[in-house]
Amino acid sequence: MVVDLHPAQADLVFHALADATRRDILTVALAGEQSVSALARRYPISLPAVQKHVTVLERAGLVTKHRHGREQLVRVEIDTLDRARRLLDELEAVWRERVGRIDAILSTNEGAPK
Amino acid sequence: MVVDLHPAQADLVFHALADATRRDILTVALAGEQSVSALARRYPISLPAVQKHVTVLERAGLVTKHRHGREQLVRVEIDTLDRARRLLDELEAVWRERVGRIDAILSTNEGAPK
DNA sequence: AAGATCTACAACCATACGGTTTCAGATTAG
DNA sequence: CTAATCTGAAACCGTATGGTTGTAGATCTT
Repeated sequence: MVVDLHPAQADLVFHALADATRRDILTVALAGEQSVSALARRYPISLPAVQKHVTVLERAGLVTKHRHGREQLVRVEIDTLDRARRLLDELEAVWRERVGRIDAILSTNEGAPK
Repeated sequence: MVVDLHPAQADLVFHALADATRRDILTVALAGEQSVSALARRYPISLPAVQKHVTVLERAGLVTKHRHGREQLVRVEIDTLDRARRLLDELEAVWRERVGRIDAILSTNEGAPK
């Protein structure tokens, strides 16, 4: 299976996830697809600060905004999240495989000249 | 199953992964557990820059350093990586579950007064 | 039409980040 | 011992980040 997440976007996705407020926004948004101001009321920071967090999530492709009247509803794009998880999954699989190979190499090199 | 990765460390882990050079260092380090200076030769940046990247990975618990003579060998702690993947796995599972609930709610609210 | 609310955008500030150069301490090689 | 190498730490710089306040445009409510 191919990872359809270019490195540059992986940077954006992991950076977006590297903040507890943004991770919480993702969780809350999925629980109700609330507006930006409704999200802002849940945190002790200003509305523009929350707007910026949403923008970071949006640039990473983790959410999209959909205008509904005067409100802007935040919708989680779970597919991007899934791709991020699969990327981590693949990386870890490759890494585990290499660990296996290293173990094999080390066991045959015991006492060999350095 | 419990996620043994506190939010503060999740910040560190995701931040550490949000850089292509650091992800590559992880891959390379697993392929050979090389020294810091050996790693530095692979990139077009200075040695102290690579040292800082390794420090970021170290603070996140993704690698440990082990002195071997005058060299400092970088070892990947794959368990931390595994915990990060499981964290993402759990978050996504919770989120998917909520999506399922939302779908159910929406399907019973079809045509209901807004 | 008037007022309240949701949002966006700009300016600003402090701090952190990623990079550099420089200097100093250990350790191995000759 | 001397010289070369690996590492670490400090000082510095430009830019990005996360936060604020303030202003202004749409949109809903009355």
